[in-house]
Amino acid sequence: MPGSAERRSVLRGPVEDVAPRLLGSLLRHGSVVVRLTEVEAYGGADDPGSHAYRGRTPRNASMFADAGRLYCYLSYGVHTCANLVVGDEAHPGAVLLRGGEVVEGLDIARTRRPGVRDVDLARGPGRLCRALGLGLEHDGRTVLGDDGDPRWTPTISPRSTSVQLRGPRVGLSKAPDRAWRFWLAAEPTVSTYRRSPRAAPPGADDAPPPC
DNA sequence: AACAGGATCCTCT
DNA sequence: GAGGATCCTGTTA
Repeated sequence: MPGSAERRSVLRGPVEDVAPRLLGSLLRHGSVVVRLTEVEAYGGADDPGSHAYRGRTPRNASMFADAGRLYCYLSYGVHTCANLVVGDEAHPGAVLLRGGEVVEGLDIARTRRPGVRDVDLARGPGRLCRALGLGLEHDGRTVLGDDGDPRWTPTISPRSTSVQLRGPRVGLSKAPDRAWRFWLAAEPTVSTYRRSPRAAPPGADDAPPPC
């Protein structure tokens, strides 16, 4: 059973290196446990797609906290999305939890999302929070407590079947081509890719304008 | 005080 | 695959 210091050390380093390490790891809240199958990396001043790009604000303050805390925010005024804060004080960064498989507490997760197929319970960042029962009240909370809740457990031993893939992040108009989304191949709990309607189409820079 | 822009989700075709 | 709901947030005036 790894202690909090060992688990924190897994979260140290460049966010794009840490993010794929989270694939297959477990996040528990109460009696519901999700195995992460899809994540996205978000950096600091060097990442135009990140909430931390323009520095600290009341909303994103948790992104500048120690590794091992949650950054929860409200998306479209409605949906809570959760990140695991990584890196260190000098290098803000966070990993958005985009999708996962409910491996414990299925009965409770189904209650929270009635009429939904099991594979869809935590497929998508807002849905994942809903299934786990995470809200804004969890913003800034640590997941490293030995008996804490919520609690994150790193991947113990990667399986050969867990092939990792990467590609552009979902729904961003800024930095739409940075391949900082990571997911496990052949997992039905990975959400579908959607490019932002506002993002410039690929190759727009060197293509002539349409008539 | 007003505005533009969402790290989404759901419901249709 | 397309479009609308919905309301918070940061920025600008």
